[in-house]
Amino acid sequence: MNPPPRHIPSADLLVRKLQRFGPLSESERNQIRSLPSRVQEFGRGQVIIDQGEVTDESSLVLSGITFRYKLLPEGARQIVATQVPGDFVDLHSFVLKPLDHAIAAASHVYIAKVPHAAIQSMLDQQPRLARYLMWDMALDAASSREWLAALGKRTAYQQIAHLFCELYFRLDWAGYVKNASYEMPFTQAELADACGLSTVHVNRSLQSLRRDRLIMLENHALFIPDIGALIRAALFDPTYLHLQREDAVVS
Amino acid sequence: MNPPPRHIPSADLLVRKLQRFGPLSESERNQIRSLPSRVQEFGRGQVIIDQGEVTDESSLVLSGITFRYKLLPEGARQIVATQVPGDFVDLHSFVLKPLDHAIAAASHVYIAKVPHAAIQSMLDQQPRLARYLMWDMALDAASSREWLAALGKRTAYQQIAHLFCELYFRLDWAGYVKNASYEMPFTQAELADACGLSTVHVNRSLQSLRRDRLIMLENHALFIPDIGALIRAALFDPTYLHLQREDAVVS
DNA sequence: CGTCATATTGACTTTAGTCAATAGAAGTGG
DNA sequence: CCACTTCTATTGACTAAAGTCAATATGACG
Repeated sequence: MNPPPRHIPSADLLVRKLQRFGPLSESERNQIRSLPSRVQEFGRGQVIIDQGEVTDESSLVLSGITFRYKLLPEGARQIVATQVPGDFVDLHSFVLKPLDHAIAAASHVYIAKVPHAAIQSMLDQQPRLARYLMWDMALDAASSREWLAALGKRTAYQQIAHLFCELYFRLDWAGYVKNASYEMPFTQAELADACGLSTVHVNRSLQSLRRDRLIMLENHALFIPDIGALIRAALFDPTYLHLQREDAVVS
Repeated sequence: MNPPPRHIPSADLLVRKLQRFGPLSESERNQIRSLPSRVQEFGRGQVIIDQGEVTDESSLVLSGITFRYKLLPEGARQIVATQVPGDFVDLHSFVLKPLDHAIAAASHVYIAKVPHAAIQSMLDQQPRLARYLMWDMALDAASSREWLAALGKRTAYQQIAHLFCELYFRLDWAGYVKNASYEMPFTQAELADACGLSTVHVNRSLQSLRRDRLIMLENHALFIPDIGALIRAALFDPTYLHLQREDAVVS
C-alpha cells in the first residue's frame, strides 16, 4: 500500500465510491469535494480511535488498510470489519455515540478526519446526499452480515479464504490489486481475531490453502493464482459488496 | 406475544423508538405518524421477505418477533439479527437492493409495510429525519458487531445467554417483559442457527444454563430469576442497544 | 549481536459436531 | 375423538474441528 496520499485527491475517492450508488450532480460532487478534513498519518498497529470514544468527526481512509475491533471484558479482541481506501471507518459515529469499537491501522495509513458539523451542513445544503450516506452505512451492515455467516457457518479454511476474497474485490476496485496480488497486511494473530480462531489454527489453515495452491503468501504479499478457485473454496459471493453501480444492477 | 395490533398504534411505536435518538418536533411526529402502511399478518415460521428480493417498501414489526437470516450455497442458514415490535426489519432496503438476506416470523406477527416512496417524501418534507433513520440503521449495525463478537469469542453457553439478555432488554423496553419473563419464540434449531451451533449442542447448553439456575425455559416461556447473574455469565453489556435517550447518555 | 514480534511445529485437550435412536407435543384428517 | 404424521426436544456414543501449551524457528530492527 503506497503511502503518498497525493495521487488520489482524498475527496475524489469518496465521490467515486458514492457514485456506485447513483449519479451525482455537479453541485453535489463539489459539495463532497469541499468537505473540510485534516489528514493524519498512522503507523501499522497504531490505534486510530479507541473504544468508547465520543468523537465529533468521522475518519476516511485515504491509503492503507484499517480495521474495526471490539474488546471483550476478558481481553479478547474480535475484529469486525476492515476498511480500504475510500471507506469511512466510522461514518456511524455521525449519529451513534459513544463508539462501541476501536479502530486500528493494519498497515501504514493516511486518514482524513471530517468534522460531523461539516457532514451536517453538507446534508443541509444537499439533502439528497443523505441517501448516499445511508447507502454507505447499509453496505457496511451488509458486510457485517456476511461476516456473521462466515463465523457461524464456515470452516476455518473457508473463512480465511472468504476474507482474502473480500479484500481482493475491494482492493481491486480501489486499484490496489496488481497481477492477481495485493498486500495483505494482517498478521496471523489478526487473521485469527477476525475469524474467531486461534493463531495456531490460522497458521495450519493457511498451510492448507497453500498446499491446495489457492494462495501464495509471504511477507504480506498475497498472490491468488486462480481467484475463481478461491471463490469456490470460500463459498464467496461478491454481490454483497455492491461493486457495480446500483443502476446497473437494477436495469 | 399478543396478536392485536390495535393497542399500540403502529406509527407511535416508531415515534417512541426514534425519540431515543433525540427530541422530535410536533410536525416531525405527525409526519412519521402519517406514514402510509398496509398491515400484514404472518404465522410462525412463515417467510416474510425472501433473499434476493427487490422490494419498494420497508417492513416494521408491530407485534411478535421476526428474524433475518442468510442462506449459504450449501443450504446452511445463519440467523443474523432479531426484531421486536418497533423495529424495522429492512430499513436498509430503502437504499440497498437486492436484499442479501431473508426475513421470517419467529412467532405470529403483524407487520406494517411502508412504501419507500413514502419514506422519501417524508425526508423531503423533514430532512432532519434523515439523521433519525441513519441512527436506526447504525443501531442495527452495532448489534451486528456485537453478534460478531459473540460468534467469534464466546462459548456456546455464553452466546445463548447473550442472546437471551439482548432479547430481555429489547423486549422489556417494548413492554413485553412481565415478572422477569418473556416469550422466547425460537426453537432450539433456530437458536442453533443464530449462534452458529448444532441443535444438539444448543440443547446441552440450555441444560447447563438451567442447571446453573440462570434460566427457566419451557414452552417458549423464558423466566430469568436473576438478570444480573445472566448478564455476568454472558459477558453482556447493554450499552450497544442504546436504550436510553442519546441526550441522557451524553450529559 | 541480542531482543522482540511473528511464524511454525508437535503433543495433547476441549469444545462442539455427527449420527442415530427415542420421547414428547402439536397439528391433521377421517 | 383417535390414529398418524411431523416437529421439536432429549440422550448416548463417537468423531472431528479447533484450542492450548510449549518449544523452536525466522526475521526485522536497533
